[in-house]
Amino acid sequence: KSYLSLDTSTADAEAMLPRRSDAHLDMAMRAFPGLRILRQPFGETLLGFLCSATKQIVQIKQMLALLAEHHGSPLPTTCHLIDDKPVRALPTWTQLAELSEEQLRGCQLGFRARYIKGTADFLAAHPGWLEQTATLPYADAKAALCILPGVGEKIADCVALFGLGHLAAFPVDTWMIKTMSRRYGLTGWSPTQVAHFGRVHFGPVAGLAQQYLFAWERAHGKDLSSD
DNA sequence: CTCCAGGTCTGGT
DNA sequence: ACCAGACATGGA
Repeated sequence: KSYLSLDTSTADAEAMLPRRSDAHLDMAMRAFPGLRILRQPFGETLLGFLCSATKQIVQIKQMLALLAEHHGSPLPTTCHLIDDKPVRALPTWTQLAELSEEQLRGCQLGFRARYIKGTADFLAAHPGWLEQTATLPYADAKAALCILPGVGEKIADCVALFGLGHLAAFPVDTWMIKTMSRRYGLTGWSPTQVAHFGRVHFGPVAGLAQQYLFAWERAHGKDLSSD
C-alpha cells in the first residue's frame, strides 16, 4: 500500500461494510464523508466513558474538563494557555487513585464517582493491567474491561472501539436503540439483541457502521416521536 | 415541575 | 435468566 495514502485502514474497513444491501447505511455514509474513528489513549478513553452513563454529551465534556482542571498535570505552557492559565491533561489513573470519592464528586461525577474510584483502586492494585489488556484480541479485551466497576457491555465496547481500535466492537446506546428501531424495524429489541444483530449484519467492522448510524441519527433523528 | 441523558448494579420474580 | 429501581446532576 502506498505511503501516500493517509488512512488506508479506514478505506479498507469501509469496503467491508454492506452498503450495497443496506440503503440506510449507504445514506449515512454519504451524509458523513470522511468520518473517522478516533484512536484515543486507552486510559483516557476508559475514564471518559466511565463518565458517560446517562449523561448528555455536553455534560460529559464538562465533567472531564473539571477533572483536568482540578486534578490534571499542567501541559507545557508554550502553546497551551487559555485565560492566562495552563491547560491541564486529564488525570492519569495513578493520579485518580490518590483522590477520595468526595474529591471526585466535586467534579460533578455524581454516582459515577464510586465507579471511577473503584476502577482506580483496581488498577492501582494491578500494575500493568491496562498495558496487558491493550494487547488482547477484541473479545478478551472486552471481557477484561467488563470486570471493572462501572464498565458494562456498552462502555466496554466504546473503550475497545475508540481506545484500542477494535472495529468489531458495536456499542449499543440509546441512539442505537432508536436507530435500529426506526430504520431497521427492530422495535422492542433489547440492547443485547441489537448488539447481536449489529455484529451479524455489519460484520468485523461493525463499529465503523455504528459511527455512521450514530452520527446520522444524532443529526437527523432529534425529534421523531416515532419510536 | 416533570422528564431524560452515549448505563450499570442490585435485589426482586 | 429476566425485569424494575436506584443512582447524581443539570439541561430541555
